[in-house]
Amino acid sequence: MSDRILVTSALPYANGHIHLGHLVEYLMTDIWARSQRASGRRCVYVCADDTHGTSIMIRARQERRSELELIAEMSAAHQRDFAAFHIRFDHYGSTHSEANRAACARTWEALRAGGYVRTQEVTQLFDPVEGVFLADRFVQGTCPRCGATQQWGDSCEKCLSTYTPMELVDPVSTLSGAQPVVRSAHHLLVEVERLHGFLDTWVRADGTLQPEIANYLTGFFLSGPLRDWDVSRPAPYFGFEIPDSPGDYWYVWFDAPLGYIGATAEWCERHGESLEDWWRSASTRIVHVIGKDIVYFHTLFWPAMLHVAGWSLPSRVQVHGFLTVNGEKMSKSRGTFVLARTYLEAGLDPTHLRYYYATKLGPRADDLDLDLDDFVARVNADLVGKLVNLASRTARFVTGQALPATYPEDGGLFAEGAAAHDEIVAAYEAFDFARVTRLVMGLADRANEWVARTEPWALAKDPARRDELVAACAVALSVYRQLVVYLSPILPELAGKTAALLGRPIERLAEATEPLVGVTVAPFERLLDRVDAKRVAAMIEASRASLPGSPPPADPPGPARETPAPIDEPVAPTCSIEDFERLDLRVARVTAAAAVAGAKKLVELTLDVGAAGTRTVFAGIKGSYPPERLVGRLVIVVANLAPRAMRFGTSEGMVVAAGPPGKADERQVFLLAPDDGAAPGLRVR
RNA sequence: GGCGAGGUAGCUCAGUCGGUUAGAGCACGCGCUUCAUAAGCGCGGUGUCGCCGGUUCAAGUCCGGCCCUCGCUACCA
Repeated sequence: MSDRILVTSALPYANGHIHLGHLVEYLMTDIWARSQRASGRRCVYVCADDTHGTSIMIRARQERRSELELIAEMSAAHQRDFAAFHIRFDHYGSTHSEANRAACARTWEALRAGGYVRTQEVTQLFDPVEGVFLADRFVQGTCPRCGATQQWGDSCEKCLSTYTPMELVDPVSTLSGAQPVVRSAHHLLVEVERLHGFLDTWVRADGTLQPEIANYLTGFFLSGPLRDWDVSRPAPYFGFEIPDSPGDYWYVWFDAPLGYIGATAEWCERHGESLEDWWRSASTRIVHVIGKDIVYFHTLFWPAMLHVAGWSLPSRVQVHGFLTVNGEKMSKSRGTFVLARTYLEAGLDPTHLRYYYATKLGPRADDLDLDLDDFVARVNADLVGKLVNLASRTARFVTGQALPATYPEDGGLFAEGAAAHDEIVAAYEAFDFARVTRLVMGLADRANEWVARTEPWALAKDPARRDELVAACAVALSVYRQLVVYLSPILPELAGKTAALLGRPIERLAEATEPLVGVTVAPFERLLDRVDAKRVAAMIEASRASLPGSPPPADPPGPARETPAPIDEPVAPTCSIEDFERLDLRVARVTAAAAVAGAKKLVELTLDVGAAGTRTVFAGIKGSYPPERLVGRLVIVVANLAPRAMRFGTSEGMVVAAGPPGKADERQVFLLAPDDGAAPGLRVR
């Protein structure tokens, strides 16, 4: 076993506030770190704000203040939210720190020295108004393949084709609305492929990655050559200038993971430790906790960089899934996109969320569902009905009393709990917190049964049986404390209150094997409140209310569909009437419609376009419009769209529909139709 | 299409190395209790363990095939 453990969570981006989805990761890491410490290991938990990149720069400009002011404010907000959920970092830094700059420089020198860096001219779109190069996600335009408008710079959400932003028709900068120009600049790239062999081995190392993650990497990225990684961005860019390449800045994903090292360096500085011991020593285990969205940054580029620069490699990268709420992706329109602060402001207890997440967190990267009804029922039943109840139903009988100096006979109850110690420690180590809570609640059930059989309240009525009463309470309170000790990494606040009630601190999981003797019981105070379902409802309402308002449209007829979230979609740049007339839109009648076998969303339509003949058109609308409902209705079709060969056949046009931009939920598509009286073949003008 | 994960009671899930009659919690019903935050205890019912086949003395568990759900990824207007 290593002398030291360093554990990290991914660095939250300084462009947004912490929400319940973020908290999965930080709570998971905090619980693990606390459990390691409670097992007697030295474990340091560091994190930091991720502060660089174009988004921060642009946002600061829009808010007419400096980036430094913006990131300072966000860092304070993040740390306040984390602290409120009892997430305790040993150090919380920032990627915009001198320590991180030094870590970047040191790593960069090693990459240079190893000959891994090459220069290449990269042609990109450039926003002449803002004066910045535009990443794919800052450009919108018309898809060069299918003509869909307002598509992002890298791929079309409609036809799912991929391309470069330069290929977009009528591109627009989403930053300024200006038309971008093509401009080239030199970039610095890291030749990751040269480390392919190393990565193959590292990814497969036992215990480093969850098997399904290793398998995914091996089969997906490592099955072919790795592309060179572009790690520089030309000025202006909010970040660190590359020392040996003036005017170039490290890409945010280069310096962000190095923030782990930078933050550790700051912690070392403050505590008289040596960074070499923590990041260049085999006696430190490094554990990263991340979400499944950033797996490849942490399992390909990151180990490659560390390897070249002689830093320690993570001994474990623990990947978790995403949070869903009531079984669905978090949604602003449903009010399930809940900020950490909103949860707190609704008067809900962070302890409850910590417990609920723990009951759902296992060692695998599965998504975790916050079912709000289940949340209320589970927390109230487990924490209040079972656990805290053990104390509240007995402590009052012995207020101010000293418990016996020797532990009374309990029929093996305490010993049974003590026997679970090793299993519980192992479950914590494996990030299997669901197992921890299951085991502990099983023990709590048995303890409540014991109390019911022993009937301390009956003993209390007979002064002659005073000793028996005290003994019974000593058992119940010992077992109560035992279970709280086991849960203390998950429920630190309850552990603290329990320590005060029973006059003994809770620090180690091993204390669960020692019964409570000789202590004086303090006056009972409420240890935990129940979850109030009304507050949960208020939280959802508040989350919904914080949206830019817009009354939801009435549900159109048809299958169950979703009211689209109000989307702030910018209006496309001005076009002339001539531009418009290039599009030949015609009324058409659907004469046949069939779902396309093998496609998720496609419906194959046969259209009568009057004099323009009959067309076969594929439309991705199955989620909103089952084929049988389409036959006979009128639609609008782009009649002069270039035919498009698809796997399922050739599409001779496109049916026009309204819908949100981006990754459209297929239930959010609305076909356009002419009023009654229009005939197939009529042109729209 | 590829990869991954799943399908066990109304709901959420556990189920070790194949081994007795398949379990827990929630919910529900009845009874008890009234110490406790409308808490607790006892009793009770439902299961084609997704489907089909195979291995075996024995399959929820192992093997093969299939169906369905979810996630990631690709193709596709």
